[in-house]
Amino acid sequence: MTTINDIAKMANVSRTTVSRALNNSGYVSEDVRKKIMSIVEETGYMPSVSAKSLRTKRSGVIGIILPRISTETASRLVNGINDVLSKQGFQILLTDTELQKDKEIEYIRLLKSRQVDGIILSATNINDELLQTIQDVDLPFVSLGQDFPGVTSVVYDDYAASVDVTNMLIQKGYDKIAFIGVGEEDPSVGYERKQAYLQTMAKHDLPVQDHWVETGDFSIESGYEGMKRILQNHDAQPNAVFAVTDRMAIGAMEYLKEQGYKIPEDVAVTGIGASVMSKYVSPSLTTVDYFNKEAGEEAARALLGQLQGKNTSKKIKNSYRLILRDSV
Amino acid sequence: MTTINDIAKMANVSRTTVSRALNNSGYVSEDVRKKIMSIVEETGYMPSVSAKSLRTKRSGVIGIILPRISTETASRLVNGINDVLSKQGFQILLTDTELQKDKEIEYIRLLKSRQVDGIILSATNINDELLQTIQDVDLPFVSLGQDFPGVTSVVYDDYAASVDVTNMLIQKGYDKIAFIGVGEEDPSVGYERKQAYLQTMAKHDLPVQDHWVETGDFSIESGYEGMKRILQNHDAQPNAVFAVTDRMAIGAMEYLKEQGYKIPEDVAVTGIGASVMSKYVSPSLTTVDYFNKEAGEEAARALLGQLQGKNTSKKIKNSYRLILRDSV
DNA sequence: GAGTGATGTGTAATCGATTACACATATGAA
DNA sequence: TTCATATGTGTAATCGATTACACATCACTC
Repeated sequence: MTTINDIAKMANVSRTTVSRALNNSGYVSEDVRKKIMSIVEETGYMPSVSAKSLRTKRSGVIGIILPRISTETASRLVNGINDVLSKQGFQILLTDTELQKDKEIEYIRLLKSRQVDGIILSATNINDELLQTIQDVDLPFVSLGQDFPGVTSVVYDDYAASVDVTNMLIQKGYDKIAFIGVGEEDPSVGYERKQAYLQTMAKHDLPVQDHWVETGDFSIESGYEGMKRILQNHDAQPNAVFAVTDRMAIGAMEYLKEQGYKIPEDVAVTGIGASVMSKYVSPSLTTVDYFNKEAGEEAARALLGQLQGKNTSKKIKNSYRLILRDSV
Repeated sequence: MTTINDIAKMANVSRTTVSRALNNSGYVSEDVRKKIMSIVEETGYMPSVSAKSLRTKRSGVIGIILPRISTETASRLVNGINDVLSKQGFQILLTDTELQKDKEIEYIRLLKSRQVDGIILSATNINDELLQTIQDVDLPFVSLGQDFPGVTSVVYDDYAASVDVTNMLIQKGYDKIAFIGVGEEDPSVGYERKQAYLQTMAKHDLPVQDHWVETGDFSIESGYEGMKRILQNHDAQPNAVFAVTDRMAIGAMEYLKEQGYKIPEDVAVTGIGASVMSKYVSPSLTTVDYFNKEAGEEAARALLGQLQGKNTSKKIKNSYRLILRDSV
């Protein structure tokens, strides 16, 4: 491997000069600069990033922590983040917690030791230890999807979106609306969306049967099972179901279709996420577009902002859009 | 930031001893080891990866180069790779070429300068310069999805799979089979699959009309447009269409449904990829499962093998499975 | 009691870059 | 002519780890 010393020797200058030529810092005469550049070109020399970042404390790498790597949401986020960051010459170091809480903390520390210049975390929960760790590492940091106090966060307006969905259903005449959510440890998806549903129902004086409220785990399967449990109680059947993710909504639809229910005539279904799939299932699924890619871009921009020193902790609320389709 | 020197001072030993305790290399007395460990615990010290990899030439990072970051295939691959690699303590550095050929070469070199310990490339084409670059960087290397001569490659059996799809259609009685492919610069998806289709048709003496063979660009939209062009010629309409990706197949289905064709009665449709979507569109799509996650795992394992010195260039052919559903 | 190998620790060089500081020369102003 | 400033280049310290080598003890063996 050629090093800066090799280049220096070949150009008959000191490595200081080579460094200066490469980084456009300080004075270098035009002749020498050209010579160095041509040698660099020839040899295909690339500076060692380890050496560089050992010295400068910057690595040009941004760490991303995701709860699950292989979801549509995740890949849209990463796509958006990458779009913005790669244009500025940053690379992405990816980690996947596989939904294990303690890994979030572990990875933050790991990324720090890797000298990443900043971290974007898409968390599934909030707890003090996690918050403390974020404080401790003292790096440019952006939370994506959860609102951490004191930390720059790009969030979706979960509450408003879910209110809108519920209202929309009510407006269309559905009065017996069931709900398939996820565990409330997840403030955004679990808690906010459920509260929005419950409070909107209450506001319209619409009763919510206990067995109408089910909890899944994001999977299609769990949506299927949730719907099944809801319908197994025959005396108070809902005429609509609001699932908090598209996948669970599609699971619910599967069960309904299997049992011969007509969608939306017998039971209407809504999801959240605007997955590609939602458009092509039949009937096509009414859902909410959270503009994940834009959220990723937003997060990346917020991080770049911090990298450039403006480290005011900001709260950015990403917009959303209801997509009305045939399942309602 | 605490360094190894700080730890050494606090433990009243030299940094050599600290290093030895941390890496379990050489002798360290039990007393001293315990003392060091407890201090490390307390301070939350983590060694600087830059310093370490500057010295050792290993970074614990594997670079991945993908043509597109936000596709189902990509996220399954990354998922598989990550599963295997993270268990061995490796991190993933992700890059996205956005389908630009020259970026593949650029990123290989970039990753090298970042001291990655190995590279997994999911290429969309093969050319000499690329091959040369792979040779030049002289790193553990695995190609995923394309067969590079002299390079360990994990590939799908594109030819056999496409033969199977075509045969299956023929067996079911379809004799006028159209085809929606992609550009032949992509040896695996563009060339192999098309050849398999053409040759299988020929083998059964089934004619292939010129206008039955269309080229898309992986997008749903391009499948829709391809199908449209195929059907606009009214004198020789096909009764089946073989799209080489699920997304294009779904695009084709959209057009067919829109125009009032019954699937599969009027026109049967098949795809490749076993996307989640394929199961939930209606009718559900007949497709081929390429076991992308397993391919990712396989690639990661092959890379680990090379990392451990067994650097025989291997060819691994991943298996596949036809999934028969209602679109045929 | 001398020799030998195992155990435990430290000294200092090294990896490949950046950068503070010093020094030399050229240029222009006074 | 002289001094200040701009330009161009080099010396050497530094970042935080690893590791070859040296040295000191200790326990055994013969």
